[in-house]
Amino acid sequence: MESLHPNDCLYYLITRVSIGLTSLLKKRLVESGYDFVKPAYIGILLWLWIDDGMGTMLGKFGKDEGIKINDLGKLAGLEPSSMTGLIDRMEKDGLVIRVNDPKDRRATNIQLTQKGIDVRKPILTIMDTVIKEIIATIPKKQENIAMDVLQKILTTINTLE
Amino acid sequence: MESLHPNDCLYYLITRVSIGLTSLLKKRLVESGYDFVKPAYIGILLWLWIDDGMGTMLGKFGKDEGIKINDLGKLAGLEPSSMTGLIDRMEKDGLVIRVNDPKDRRATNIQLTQKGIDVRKPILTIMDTVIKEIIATIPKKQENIAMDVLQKILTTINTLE
DNA sequence: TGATTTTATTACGTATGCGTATTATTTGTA
DNA sequence: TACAAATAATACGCATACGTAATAAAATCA
Repeated sequence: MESLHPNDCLYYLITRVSIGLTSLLKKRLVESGYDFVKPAYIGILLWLWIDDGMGTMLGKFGKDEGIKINDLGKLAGLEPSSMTGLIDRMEKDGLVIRVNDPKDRRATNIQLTQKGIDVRKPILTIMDTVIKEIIATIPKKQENIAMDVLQKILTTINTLE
Repeated sequence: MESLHPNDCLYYLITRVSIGLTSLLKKRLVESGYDFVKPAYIGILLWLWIDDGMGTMLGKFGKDEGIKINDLGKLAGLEPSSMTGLIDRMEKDGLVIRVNDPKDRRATNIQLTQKGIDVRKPILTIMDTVIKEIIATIPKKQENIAMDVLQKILTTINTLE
């Protein structure tokens, strides 16, 4: 602990990779003409795009359905106060809509718009490209271990907080 | 690529771990009475604290010495425009000072204050504690592989951008 | 040496996340 | 049923990072 080089510090590595990766992703989104999809949206969209195996996405429901903002925040690991502005921006960019919950007048449900559904494939393609760019030199086995470690850390953090 | 669960997405994992880890670190800093050290400061301080092996830190110099803001930003992986506000806040919190460069009147050199030097040990201890909290269940070998992967990714990103 | 380019920093607006306080409802309890 | 407690969402200010434009000074070049 006498000497701690930044690159030997897990916290430093995680934050710098997060910053750099977000920056790279934004660049690729702009280049592809999808800059109305901000990087932060993707952490939400990935959840809304999840398929129930019957062809229905979590974010796509019939009239008066959807998922509550706070529940979506819990899934995505964001505080309610962070969700408000994020959903504001996603709504302004036409990817989701707020729908009043008929059973609970406090609640607002979030649904994907058609646009929010349509961008799924191109965005996943861009994500895939970006990931491949940055792990090109990394053996698959090590990549899997790293993913596993990150998943465990995430679980631990959610337990601690 | 048909179905991509967030937890299987490297970008998602990295950003969530970064957010959660920063949040946890902030909490521990507050609890320890070091909340004047914001998480973002640490990515800068780690560099300024680096010892040259002769007892002199990178951020500690005689009168009219120091490290240029932009050079520090390059080390820490931040854009110049990000550095201004960050150094503003660190200076306001008494950890660093700006000193005019006598050789280049465009430049401002950054130096650690005594306070910035003194917080080194306690902050490194807090960092150590936080890291141990979140990797408690992870075998050392896997942790090392994960660190290695993150370092490689960081290098690759810096090459791409 | 004068003009152009590069470099160092800052200013300002945008994106993103959080904590705390506030407002509406709903729930739970006496 | 009336009142307290919990829940859903938002508002607001702070922290953090970026891109672009502006400013000043140094470096380069013709």
